[in-house]
Amino acid sequence: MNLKHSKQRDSIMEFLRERKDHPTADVVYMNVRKTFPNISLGTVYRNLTLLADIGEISRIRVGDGVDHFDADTSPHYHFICKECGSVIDLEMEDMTDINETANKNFSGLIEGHITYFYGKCGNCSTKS
Amino acid sequence: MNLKHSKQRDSIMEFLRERKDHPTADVVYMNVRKTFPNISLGTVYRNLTLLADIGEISRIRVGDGVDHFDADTSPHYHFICKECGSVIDLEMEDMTDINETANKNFSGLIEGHITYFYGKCGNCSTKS
DNA sequence: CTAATATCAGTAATAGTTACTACTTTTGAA
DNA sequence: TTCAAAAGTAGTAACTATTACTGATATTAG
Repeated sequence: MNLKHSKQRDSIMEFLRERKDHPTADVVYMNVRKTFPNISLGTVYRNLTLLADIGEISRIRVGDGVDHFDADTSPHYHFICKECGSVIDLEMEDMTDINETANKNFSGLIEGHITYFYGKCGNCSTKS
Repeated sequence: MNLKHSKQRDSIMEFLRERKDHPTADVVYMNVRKTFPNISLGTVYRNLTLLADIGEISRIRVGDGVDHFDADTSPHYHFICKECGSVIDLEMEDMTDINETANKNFSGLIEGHITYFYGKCGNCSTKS
């Protein structure tokens, strides 16, 4: 894979790094457009996919039908608010041990797991 | 919600019950068509959504972009094979305790979690 | 039996994402 | 430095999974 430099990709990367939430492709598009007014949505998608493939960012799928992206590739868990839909980082240690637990009565090979938590976020639970 | 009886819905329910894997709407459609040759894909989707809403079946989202459906609504975890994409039930106890662990450094309210494991299934790991 | 209404088949519409195409940048070597 | 190969881009078309709409049909309570 022979990467070439691109201002658009830099801008996408930069935007993702300065956000602590986990924007969707569309949100990235809306914001990078402030710097590159005629960047294409296709370019955003292609670069997000590329960056995820080479491990620069990670793609988060929380079952809301939209992919979220995160510049923080260190292993960590996510919380999804059922009320407002926001995706929030959780501070807790990695549960690698559950892979072995799952492998006990299983004929294949378990390499990892994906876990996300759901409920009401701080904002939404104080509101109601 | 005032439900009326429908042969089509029965057939969808029956098909789901006789399958141990976790078919997608399209697979349900293909198979129910053997009994109802001109059932509509829209009907399949509408009934799967309805059945999931009233808790008769459960919708499984494993991040492959397609919804899977399961007539077994008892709480259990799933495994997804990275090779062939099949979704398999795992025999392991519920990890309700991880919700409390996650709640320790979190300001909101954690109501539950979704976990699925990935790797190579029995079939695919013996093949390679 | 019949009227109210849930459900249906068929089809159009939508959302998110990927693919295609002709043009533009980047980059490494001449 | 220049210049062409390769990677990237904007714009747009296409695709996939799903939902919404519409006029006809089936179910069921009274």
